[in-house]
Amino acid sequence: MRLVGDLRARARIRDAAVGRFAVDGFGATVRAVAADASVSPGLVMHHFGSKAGLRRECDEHVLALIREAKADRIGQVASGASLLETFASVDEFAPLVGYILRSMQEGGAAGREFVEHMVADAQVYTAEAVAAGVARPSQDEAARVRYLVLSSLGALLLSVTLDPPDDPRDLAATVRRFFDESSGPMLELFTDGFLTTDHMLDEYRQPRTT
Amino acid sequence: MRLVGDLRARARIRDAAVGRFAVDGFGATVRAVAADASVSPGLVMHHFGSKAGLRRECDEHVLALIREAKADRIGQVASGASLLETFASVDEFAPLVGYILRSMQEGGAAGREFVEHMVADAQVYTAEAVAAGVARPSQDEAARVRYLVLSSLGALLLSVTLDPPDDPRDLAATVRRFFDESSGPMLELFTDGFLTTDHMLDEYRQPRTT
DNA sequence: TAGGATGTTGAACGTGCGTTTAGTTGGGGA
DNA sequence: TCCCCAACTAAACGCACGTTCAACATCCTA
Repeated sequence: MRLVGDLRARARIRDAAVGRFAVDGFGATVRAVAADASVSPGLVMHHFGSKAGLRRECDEHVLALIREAKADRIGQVASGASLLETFASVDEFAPLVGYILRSMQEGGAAGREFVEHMVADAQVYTAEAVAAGVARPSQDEAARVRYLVLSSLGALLLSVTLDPPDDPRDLAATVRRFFDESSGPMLELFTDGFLTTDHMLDEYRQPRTT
Repeated sequence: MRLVGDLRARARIRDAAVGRFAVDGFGATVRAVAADASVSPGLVMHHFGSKAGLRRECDEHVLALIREAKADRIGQVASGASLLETFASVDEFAPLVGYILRSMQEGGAAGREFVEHMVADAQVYTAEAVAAGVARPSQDEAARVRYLVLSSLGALLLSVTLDPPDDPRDLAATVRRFFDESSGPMLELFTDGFLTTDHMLDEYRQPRTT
């Protein structure tokens, strides 16, 4: 009995799960996922063995799609966070962004891997920017890149967590609002810094030994 | 039947709950809290009405303690994040920090209120720093402060979430490690910025109207 | 065209949860 | 001294969850 909109149930369940997990978090019920996919809970177990198995497959699928999409627009964006902004505005990718944010929020493997990829990418972009004379060199390039990625993604995550969209499917609007509010301060900080003197940095670099 | 270490059960349950919630998140069981307080689950309901009631009281209690502790060392720290570092190192306050981090992570009321307090405080400190000529003025002070607080706390939260301590009670070590890794890049960024030119900031401020 | 593999369901099982309830204890005021 | 009220417990209730199971439908192959 093949319905009109029928794609293989396995993939349909997986996609439904990605959306559900993105909206409700990983506490979402197997029953809810099954209902979203118009399928019985038993079938979910049949295809994925367990809820953990379903989640493992969602992780892999989301990461694969993101890797693929990143490859498409390679070099187009330098900041991990602004990549997310671009993604979140595209309806097709919005669930992926939601899923990744959830995974960061709850400490999942997908979130960890995503952050590590971001750090690795940013490392490359930053090195290029420094070589081109656009970015200042750092005393510790690795630590700087890591901090920049962590603070960008962390600020976004915290903002979305503390002030979630009314309709969880409209994540894009919330992400966009965050960037509207943050781009100005971020560019200011990146261009001019925050402090007027080197005192604090000097003090940190050579703590007095009196 | 009053035991040696007996303080009134109500307070003991509340303190146990703060610790449990900090370590396990708000999914922690009423039964677990009751066990930690050496008390029956029924008594928890007797005193707090429901799990939600218990959590509400924990929120209030934690926020009250933090307000009190902040008042003690007023003006001593300028950054919200470094306040957390100081707190996390003091054994007495470690559970509070864990609780607040959990509340930020899961989007609770306590986390939201804590962040708002931090923003309000930072607003004052930043204004003072600008007046003293230590910090640069900003085109939008409110947005800048908000971004700085959000990124500091967000980076810490993300770091702790993705790489949690083996023993969840040793949160202090994880927080300290984060600051060890981040202080350098942060001071660099705050002192010199990241970019070498004003181009991007100018472009942002007056988008081309061709 | 027979028959087994595969996709799918509805009902049930067991577990752990928040909560309720009935009952016990013990101390302080009348 | 009596009694009442607050503190407290053990047991159970009801529910939602992940998971299992027996049965049925559908397709592919021999």
